[in-house]
Amino acid sequence: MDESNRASSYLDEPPNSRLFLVTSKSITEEIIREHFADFGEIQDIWVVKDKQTKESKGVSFVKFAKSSQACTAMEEMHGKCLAEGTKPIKVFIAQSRSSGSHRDVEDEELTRIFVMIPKSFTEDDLKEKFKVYGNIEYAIIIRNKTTGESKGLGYVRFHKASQAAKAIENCDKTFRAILAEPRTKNASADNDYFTNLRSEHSGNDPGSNSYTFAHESSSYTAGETWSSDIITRCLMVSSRVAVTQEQICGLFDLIPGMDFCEMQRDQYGFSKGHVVVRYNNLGSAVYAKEKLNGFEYPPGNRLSVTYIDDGEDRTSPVGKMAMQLVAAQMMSMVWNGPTGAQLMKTSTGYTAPPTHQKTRVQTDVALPSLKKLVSSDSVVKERLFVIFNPSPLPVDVLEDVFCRFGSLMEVYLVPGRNVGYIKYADRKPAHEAIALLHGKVINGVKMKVMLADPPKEESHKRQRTY
DNA sequence: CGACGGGACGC
DNA sequence: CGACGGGACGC
Repeated sequence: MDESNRASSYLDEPPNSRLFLVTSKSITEEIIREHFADFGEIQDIWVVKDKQTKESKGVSFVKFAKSSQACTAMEEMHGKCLAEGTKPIKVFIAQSRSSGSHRDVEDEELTRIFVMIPKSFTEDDLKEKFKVYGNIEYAIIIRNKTTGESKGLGYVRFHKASQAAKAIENCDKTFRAILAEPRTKNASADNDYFTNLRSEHSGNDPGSNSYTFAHESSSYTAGETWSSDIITRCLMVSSRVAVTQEQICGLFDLIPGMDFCEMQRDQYGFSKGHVVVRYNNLGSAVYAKEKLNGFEYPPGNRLSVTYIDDGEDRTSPVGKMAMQLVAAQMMSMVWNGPTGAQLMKTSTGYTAPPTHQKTRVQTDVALPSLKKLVSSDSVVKERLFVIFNPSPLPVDVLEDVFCRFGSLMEVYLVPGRNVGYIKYADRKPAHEAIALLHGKVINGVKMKVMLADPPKEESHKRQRTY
């Protein structure tokens, strides 16, 4: 035995790599080794014996090199007989020696992992990443309840402890996968969109980008409101996952005055839904944009809503503020009136007048076609530093723009500043993005695009995506 | 001018 | 019911 083996057999390292066995007193270390050797590297077997009589107390510990080995052995060997005429054994993950507890470790504590993920991840993205380790019972993303924005954290529940252990051991380090602490109590998920919608529309949420439709003038001073060049009655709704026309129309028809709602076929062959919605008045469109841009529908899927230049209803920059204030006050009255039942009216069967294809990105730059984002477990090969003037573009718009050179990994905006970072898994797309986008204007926001300096060194932080 | 995030689940 | 030993790195 070399030094590392000896050292690790003294500690409960890695966590959950040691088994606690309850056996007949006749079961010896040799018998245990025979039956458990195939599950992995056994670092130690200890049969607990009476100090005086040297007789086994029917309790043993088996230390494996890895938690996944211990978990697999537990799953396979629990209830088996190791010798003729002996009782079936019980196998548990041993409590760590420092814990002092002798309570059985439940599967509940071993099958759910906690991960850090890109904010753009949906539940399906999460499942895709982790399904290679085993059957996933569910995957959920932690989101801001009001804005629907992902917090970049998620849970994945597997069916078996060995699957969770393998995921933790083998998944990309950037996920920072660890076992999740058990929930304090039983939680029941609330996936009522309308509940969320109502809270979205009534709450004052200082932490979100939602527009506060209050009476005071401070509500329209945020810069982001003005990042778009134009305000029109016509909106482009973009969804990262497939949605039906009926879903989007039902949602946007909650706001009065809808002219029509038409699903656009994505010209790039992606299944990102693009839906054009037009209202018969600017106020409704302003309200819909402010309230539904970033709204999570279905849960995990943030909708993007931008104005489309339909050739009419252009307003001067000077007029925007007044327009939005008027719209805000008008819509505030509308929304303070109806009851929940009235809000829940559904709409179907929209006739769709011909509308020319538009995108949510307004720019004179000739952008390449949309490309897929690469998975977060890729290695960052190049990173861009982007400065926005006067205010940052939304992350979804930035993804739309910066993905078009290929191998985009993540967009990160520095909170409270007009700068952000764009991570690519290849150098070439990053350099092409600089060449095409530096100094250009997107949705009225001028960007400086350059290579980022290397991040600050933090010796204790390792294996970040950057 | 303009620089580096982030770990917990509606009872 | 069924929970914690033995032995000792190497500047």
